[in-house]
Amino acid sequence: MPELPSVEIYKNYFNKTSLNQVITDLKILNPEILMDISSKEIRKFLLGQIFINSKRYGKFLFAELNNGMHLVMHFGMTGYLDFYQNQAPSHIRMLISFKNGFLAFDDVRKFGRIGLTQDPDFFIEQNKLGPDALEINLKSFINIFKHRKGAIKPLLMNQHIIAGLGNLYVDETLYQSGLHPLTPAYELKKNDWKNLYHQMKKVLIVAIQHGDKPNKMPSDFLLSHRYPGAKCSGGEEIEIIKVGGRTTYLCPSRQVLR
DNA sequence: CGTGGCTCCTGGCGGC
DNA sequence: TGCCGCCAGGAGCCAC
Repeated sequence: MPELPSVEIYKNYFNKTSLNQVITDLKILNPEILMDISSKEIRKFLLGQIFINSKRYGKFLFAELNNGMHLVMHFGMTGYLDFYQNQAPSHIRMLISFKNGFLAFDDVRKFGRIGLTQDPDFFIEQNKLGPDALEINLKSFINIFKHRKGAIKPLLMNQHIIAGLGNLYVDETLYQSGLHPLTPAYELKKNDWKNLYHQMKKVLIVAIQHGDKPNKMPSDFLLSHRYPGAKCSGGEEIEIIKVGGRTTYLCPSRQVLR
């Protein structure tokens, strides 16, 4: 789930549940998810503070504290946030306590990461993230792919080029754009880039509006047909291939390879 | 540069 | 039922 739309939803959830309350305790249950910081240090910066704001960039969530620091969260494949009072989730890797409840960073597979930064912009730069997929404008979108070689899918998935898209939403974007995932970037004309850009934005916005739940997605979305044997809208069977090592779904008659 | 393979980690599912 | 292999929405690293 944790592609851009999920993280946007986690941000809203975080804001709704966890702002403006004193942090009374913090436990790191699995220190191996920390990025260049110790449990002790992270505790030192968070205890007694309050979260005053948060923002998302790509697949990262930055939670701002009133001492100027920002808790950095990346959700890997299976990470999510759960604010609870009684019923704790199963795989808590970090637990933040407030007077009236707990915010759990839950992550079965431990591919998620937790860090701390003074400056999200510096963090973004240091990690060489490309422009955010929801914020980028058309001109930059076309620019970032200039002189790029290789297939369009791996390029769209590369967080250093554009930040926020993952396997599911790249497939969705390419389906909506009528482009085969293996189309070489140099084959795309100005109009293709324009169309791709608008479809990407549409897909991300619609996904956020639908709570990023695959079964709630519009039926003309590939996402609601993402299983072996599923049918495309014209009735043909969905095709499953590997691109860049990732399982890729497409509708061959609509996404012809150039 | 770009690509393919491997790795981290855990759990669910299908097949035998 | 039990076990095994395969797969999963991410991403870094390495060899070619």
